[in-house]
Amino acid sequence: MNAKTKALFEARAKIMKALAHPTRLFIIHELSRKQRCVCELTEMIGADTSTVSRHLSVLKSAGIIADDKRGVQVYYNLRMPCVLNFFGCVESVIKSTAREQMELLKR
Amino acid sequence: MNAKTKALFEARAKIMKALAHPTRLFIIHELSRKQRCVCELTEMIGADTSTVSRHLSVLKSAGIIADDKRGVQVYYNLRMPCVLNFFGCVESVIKSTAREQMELLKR
DNA sequence: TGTTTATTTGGCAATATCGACAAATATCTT
DNA sequence: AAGATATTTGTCGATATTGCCAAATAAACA
Repeated sequence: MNAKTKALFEARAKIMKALAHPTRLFIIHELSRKQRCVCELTEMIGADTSTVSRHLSVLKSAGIIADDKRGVQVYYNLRMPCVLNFFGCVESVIKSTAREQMELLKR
Repeated sequence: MNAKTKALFEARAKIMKALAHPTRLFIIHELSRKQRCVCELTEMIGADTSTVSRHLSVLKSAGIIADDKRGVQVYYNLRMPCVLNFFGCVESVIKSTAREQMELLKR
């Protein structure tokens, strides 16, 4: 595997890593409905504000969301709605795995 | 956020985590072309066999790939080709971020 | 049966991620 | 300027991930 190929997959992995956390997936889901400020998301998630802010910064630096400062508040919005298309596939993986587990139990 | 919602996003995150590593993304890419045995993938990746085997086991337990034992060798194949559809979106995130960086440099 | 080859698994050190607290920063208000 | 509110950042302990080596397992074959 040459350096260029390696760089490509590393760049992709960086985005995937940003998506690989339940809280961040929730944030994406919520931002797909409407933009939200940190305090609103913190309220919904029920973690420390600093924790939520860190998750937002991970998503932002991956280029998935963008921020919009309004006075004291910072509103975040989904910059790459195409990520949502993926969840159908993820869901099918989950379902298929679950179905398989069931089959194994039947015996 | 209730327990059910939380479980949904945790299940999704588990799949995303499996996809969040450059070597595993390479494996998926390679398996999308044709099925491969561990030794072939090891050769291409240039890591220890045990390392490659571990990556394969992560992908398998997430339900993304499946194995097919043939004598001493184990061939792996892509069970969820829909994951490939996502990379177009990932690519657009990468490009868009890169473009933005360029704009910043122009000033 | 003993040997060879392919793969998996146990264990360990290095590194990365996570979540919370405290402190810093920024904006608005008085 | 001082206070209040929203957010970010520094730090740290806990936990998870990664990659390699060595050892275990499994199948094919002499």
